[in-house]
Amino acid sequence: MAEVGPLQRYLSVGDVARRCGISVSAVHFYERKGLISSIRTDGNQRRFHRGILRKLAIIKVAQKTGIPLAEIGAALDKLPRNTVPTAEDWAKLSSQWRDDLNERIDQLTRLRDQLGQCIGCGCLSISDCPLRNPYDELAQAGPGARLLEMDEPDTP
Amino acid sequence: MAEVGPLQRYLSVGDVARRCGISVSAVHFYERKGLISSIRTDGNQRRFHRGILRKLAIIKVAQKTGIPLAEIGAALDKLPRNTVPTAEDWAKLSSQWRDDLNERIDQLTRLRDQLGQCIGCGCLSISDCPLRNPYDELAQAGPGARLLEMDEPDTP
DNA sequence: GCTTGACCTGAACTATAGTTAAGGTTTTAT
DNA sequence: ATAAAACCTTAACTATAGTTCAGGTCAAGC
Repeated sequence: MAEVGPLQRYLSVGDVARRCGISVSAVHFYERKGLISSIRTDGNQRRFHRGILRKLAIIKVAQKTGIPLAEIGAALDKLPRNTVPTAEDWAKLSSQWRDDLNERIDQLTRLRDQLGQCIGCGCLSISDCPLRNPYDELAQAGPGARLLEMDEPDTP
Repeated sequence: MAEVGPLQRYLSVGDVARRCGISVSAVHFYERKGLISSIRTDGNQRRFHRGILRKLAIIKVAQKTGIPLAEIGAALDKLPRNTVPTAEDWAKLSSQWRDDLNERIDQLTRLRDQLGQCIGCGCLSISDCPLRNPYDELAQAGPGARLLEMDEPDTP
């Protein structure tokens, strides 16, 4: 434990790790990537402001939704003050991430529905099967009709 | 193009790549990982049976659903015959994968709902917040009640 | 005052899914 | 017959998210 002041005002890297349920090496890693920051003691050991716990909580939730660390870092950097995220900050970030999640859920749902329809079909034609010509690349239909060779089809 | 027989019976790695919409290096990679296989010409060049196209189609669809290559390979290995997957094989695999997808969609949906509820809250307490005590680890509630220190909460 | 646990740095390593480069061989087309 | 395009292998490199190790320092308890 790091007892720098009369109260435990600062946390050592081990404290942070323990209380966030992550490893010390992960805390180091996040700092190296610029997502969090610390001050140092005279002996060069990291000390974290207690606000770090909230910040790490937010980082972990964002990771659960599938957002890469770089993006999480960018979002945190865009916060007005660069101190502890406030409730407002959290509201902003989390509603953004909820929207992202919704989009990914929709995408997966479309994929699932498509898959459901294709289970009985099995054509998997690169030009005809919606599973292979995905929605997001649906724009250009590709040139020319294709023969359907039943024995050795042009596309599997 | 590889014209080994009177008809184009075998495909070169370039043919395969072009017709599947993947890169040559990816085809090599899949072969190295044991997901696909080829025979060789006298000059040591790969030749693929046309069935490879169907197999690769299946691999690509599986990847879209988020299944790692190793698992895809294992699923393909478990197919009764180890030749070209039949329509039946496809039906089996794809309905398995659809179920997997459904599960992941459900998970993400629960997460999204939780996130929606936590947007206005912002407690993010490691012991109290459902976002941090996730469903899949919900079993052990953890010991002890916690003080609510509003200024510097025990957990952010 | 000394031992033990916690901490420091930097480098290397893990896994996943490939890509890129280098140097050499084979096929294909003219 | 020759030049270009395609192919071969091995090794190293990319990105993401960390973990592990080695060698050394710091801090806390007894």
